[in-house]
Amino acid sequence: MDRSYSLKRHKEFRYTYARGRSHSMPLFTLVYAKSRNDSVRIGFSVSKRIGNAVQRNRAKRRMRAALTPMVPRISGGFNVIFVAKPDVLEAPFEDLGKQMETLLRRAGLMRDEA
RNA sequence: UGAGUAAGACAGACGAUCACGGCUCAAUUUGAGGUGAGGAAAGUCCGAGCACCACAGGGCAGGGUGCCGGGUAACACCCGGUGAAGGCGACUUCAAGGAAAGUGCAACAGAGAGAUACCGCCCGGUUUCGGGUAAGGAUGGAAAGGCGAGGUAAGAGCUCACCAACGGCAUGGCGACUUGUCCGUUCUGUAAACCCCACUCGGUGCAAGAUUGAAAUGAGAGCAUUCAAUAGUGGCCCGCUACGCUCUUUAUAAUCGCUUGAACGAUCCGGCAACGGCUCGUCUAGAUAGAUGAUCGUCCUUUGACAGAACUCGGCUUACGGCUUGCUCACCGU
RNA sequence: GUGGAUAUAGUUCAGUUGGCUAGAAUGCCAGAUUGUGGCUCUGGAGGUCGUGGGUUCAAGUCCCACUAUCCACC
Repeated sequence: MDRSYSLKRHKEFRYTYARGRSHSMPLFTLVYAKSRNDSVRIGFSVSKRIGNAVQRNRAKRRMRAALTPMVPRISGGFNVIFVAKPDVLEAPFEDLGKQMETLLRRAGLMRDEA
């Protein structure tokens, strides 16, 4: 996943949470808001409730790996945050990808191929 | 065989495909090569390096350490001893200086908590009392060193034997201390109560700090052209330094610092050991929302414990998986 | 990264310089009052003083280590 897509600054996270809308599934909550750029910018939020540093890092890695194949199909002009819930560590890897896709479709951020 | 005790090393291994952070080379957005977490990276409890502020200065206040000798850059750490405590033992643990420098405290109980006489005992007197005494009783965590004999009106280290503690002297040891002498003395506990003594500690932390930029030549406030005020500067005072400076608010990017180091490995030498020395060899993460995942195959013993570097080292503490070896005790067999 | 605070009854808090049986309010339970409920009155129960060690005759209090929660600064 290219680094330029990632959402970094604390200000950007704050803006997205304040102005954005959200959808949720058992593994994640999706928060998204319109941005000034044309490209899509994605952040991952893993709170201390998930576990210690090892488990938080692992959660971020799994989420990043699951999302990478579908990045080109996400429509631009949005900031997107995935908030992890505790089950992310135990769930099978395919479920992560499936739930991400349904969340993005529900938010209307997926471009149809064809 | 079981229980215990001390020490040590390890932290799943190998391979395939697609991904991730540095680095090198090609090349110009891709490819190739090689590399990439720990014994605790953790807690942040100590000690240092490094950077800035005086070259880190003086005094008061405050903190830390506290048997002895050694190791170390330094330490509250480590090693070897001494003493005390625990354990049948191997062995382990100890904030282990000073209570005859001073002050405070010792609830309740008890007559009395470094000061006494309630019940007693003895002598005189004979309702009441005066004097002597501390053996016995009772209280308490602790009651004028313990126990026996002599002694006495009754008693008492008043005297003596044995023991204990403290001081002196001698002996061995660098020293803590040990052993002896019987010369002198009989002084409660508490210093993780204040305190005294010895040694020691300046402050802030890599968001330190340095360099190059950008942006308003922004806004508000303070002091003032000199003794000063303000800032560096931290709990206070002194001293030193700077001078159109300081504070608040708004806005704020990149590079360096950033990994070769009190480093690691091996032979030999010195030392009981911690550790030190000579020579040779090795290069071993450096990110900046922050790098190890997914899908399999084979093997051991299952889904493989605890857990992820953020300037760097030395310790301590806490979390945790199985394994090996020495030693001790108990039981059984020969 | 650095510094600080708190933990006591179900809940919110006291507990002074170590000392007698750890208190208060509220909530809970029982009884009285009422035709019934509330209010009110009376009585009662309820505590591993965050955890583990140590000092002391004696620890909620003093010391050390750990755990959890919260706050501040850059």
